[in-house]
Amino acid sequence: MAKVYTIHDIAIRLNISKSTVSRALRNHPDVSKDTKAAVFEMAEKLNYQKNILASNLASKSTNLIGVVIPEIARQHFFAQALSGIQKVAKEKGYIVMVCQSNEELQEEINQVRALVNSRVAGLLISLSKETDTFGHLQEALDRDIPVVLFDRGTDQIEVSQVTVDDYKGAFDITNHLIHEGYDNLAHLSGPMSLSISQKRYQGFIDALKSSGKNTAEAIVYQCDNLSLDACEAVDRLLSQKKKPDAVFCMSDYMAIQVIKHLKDRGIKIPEDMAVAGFAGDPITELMDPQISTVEQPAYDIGVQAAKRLIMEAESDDRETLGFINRVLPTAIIPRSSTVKKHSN
Amino acid sequence: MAKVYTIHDIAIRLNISKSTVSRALRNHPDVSKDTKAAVFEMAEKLNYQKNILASNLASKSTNLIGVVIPEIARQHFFAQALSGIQKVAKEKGYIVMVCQSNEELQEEINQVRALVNSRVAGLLISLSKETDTFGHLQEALDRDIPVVLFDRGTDQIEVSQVTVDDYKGAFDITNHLIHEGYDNLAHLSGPMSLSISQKRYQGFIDALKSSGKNTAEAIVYQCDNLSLDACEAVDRLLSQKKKPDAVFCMSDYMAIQVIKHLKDRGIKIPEDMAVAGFAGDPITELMDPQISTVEQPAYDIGVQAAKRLIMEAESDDRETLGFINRVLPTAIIPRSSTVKKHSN
DNA sequence: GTGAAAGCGCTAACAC
DNA sequence: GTGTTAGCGCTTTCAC
Repeated sequence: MAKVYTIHDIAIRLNISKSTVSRALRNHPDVSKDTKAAVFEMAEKLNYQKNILASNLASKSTNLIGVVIPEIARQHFFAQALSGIQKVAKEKGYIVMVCQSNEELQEEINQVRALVNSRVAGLLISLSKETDTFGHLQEALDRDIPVVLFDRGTDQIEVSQVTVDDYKGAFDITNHLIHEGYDNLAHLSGPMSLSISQKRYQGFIDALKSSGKNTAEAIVYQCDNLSLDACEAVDRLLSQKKKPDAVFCMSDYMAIQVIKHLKDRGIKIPEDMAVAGFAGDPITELMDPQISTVEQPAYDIGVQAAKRLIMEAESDDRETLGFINRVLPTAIIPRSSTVKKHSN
Repeated sequence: MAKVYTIHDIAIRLNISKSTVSRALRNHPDVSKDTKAAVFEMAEKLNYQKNILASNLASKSTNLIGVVIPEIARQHFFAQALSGIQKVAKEKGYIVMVCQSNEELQEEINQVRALVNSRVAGLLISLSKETDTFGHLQEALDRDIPVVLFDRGTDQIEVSQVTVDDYKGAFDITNHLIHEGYDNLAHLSGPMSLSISQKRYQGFIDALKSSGKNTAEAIVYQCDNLSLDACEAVDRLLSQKKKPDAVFCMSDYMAIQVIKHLKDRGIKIPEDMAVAGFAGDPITELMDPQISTVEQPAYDIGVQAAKRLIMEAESDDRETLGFINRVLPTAIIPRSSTVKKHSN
């Protein structure tokens, strides 16, 4: 096994003290140029690698960022956001630890605790659909570990948040459906525990209202399981006395499944029923028909959340730094799942 | 900020020594029942959380597992494998750090170095498509950090590997195409730097041979960029003098794109051209037509790789433990993208 | 600019 | 069983 060198080894060889080596390595201003040069050279020569554990223990701070997301699979959004987070983290010298809550509160709590225990410098979290209590986040905050929520936030706890304009996205896509001439709209919502479900629902409702539609008649079916209730939902839509002619799904994945089940039943899209999703997953463009969706700046959410987190983590006066609540814009992408041929 | 208690605090309050507290907390056999009980109670009361940094530094070992994968997004396979890894890690008390190489060797090297520097207990790696040098893995091994390769392996370096039977999967799906009556088969391969590309290619070729086909005529087009060359590939397939009637794509994502482009050109699937993928991504079942694919035990790969890694990490005689080369089975899933209606 | 010394919070001999 | 003593490899006062 290869010998692992320490600052001590460098110090001995250079006949200087450990502290000077330590300072030189960190580019501390009051180490002479020559000393630094010598230290770096020797470090290179020995292939010295700083022991981050020791460094962190001594400095009582780490270069770790903990990320907790509901799930990596199935949701391109999180993968994208993660890329943004990792880009920023890398730039600023942080390492990212990613955990999945699997949409379970208990898992989220466990992961946050484990991360806090690993003395992460900060926490980036997208809440699970079960999360309705925030003690675990408070624990982190009490330990002086900043928390930034991204995409799925809450107003139940005061932390910085970076989300997208779910409300406007839903409002706009619903409006798009109305303007395309669809008359009897349905919405497949997500669990109402999620802020994003609420906002998308509200956007849908308000768009109906603003067009003078009777919202009482609007068909809304709540899919608590974000990926598995589509079949049942389709059955319900089709069994309505006044069948909807368009359905806005709260996620792309839901839309994909809905389309499959509709097609299986011989229903033409968008002629018999239009279907729209939400998220801007690239797969929507590859489907047949291509699916109208609401694009989110996923990568950018990650970037901004990470930047903010690191700012808070490195600030020595978090009090006056305060919290931010950044809401990034969404944009609708109308495609053939909602736009009838020859209709334009 | 909430006070963070240490074993020292517990020791003082209980009037015993730090070491006893440390031992009790780790459930060391030779601490009396009563002492343990008292320690646990006090730990609970103070909401004591072990400082993992200090623990790891002192014990010269960590509870961290580093994972490096090409990309999380776009490939359900990795997300699934990751879940398997995380399940095992959790059971055994490890924390998982996930990094993406973005299919770039340099990034892979950087991530491995960073992970080694964080003193991970072991490394789980799925090689990037650029990886043709293995010094970074050797560095880890030299530091006594075990490495287990999963899915994308190599025979260039001696480490344990958990892969799937890519060869047989490709062989079987090609055979399936032949038995369905397709006569002129094409293969869209991945970059030949990847072991999986090679094996899938070889399986394809050998299946042709075993059916007495002329492999010299077989159309093989190599897509180095795993997700972007599909359009070009389709053009090339269609411009062949003897147009292929079936194409086996080395990945599901490739198949999805190929299907889209074929449809855009008015080609019927599978009547005019059959298309098969590889990976068993759940999305293949939701597409229209449903895509024939080769299922991989993604979750299980993660589980087995993680189990083996932890075994190696915890072994005190790695020499005699040796290496394993586990190859998990694949299974073809014939669907309508290759099975003509009324043909059965 | 550099060094000495103390200590981060824990583990691990070794003694009793 | 339990305590004592040394560290793990680094950072950080505080002198000089």
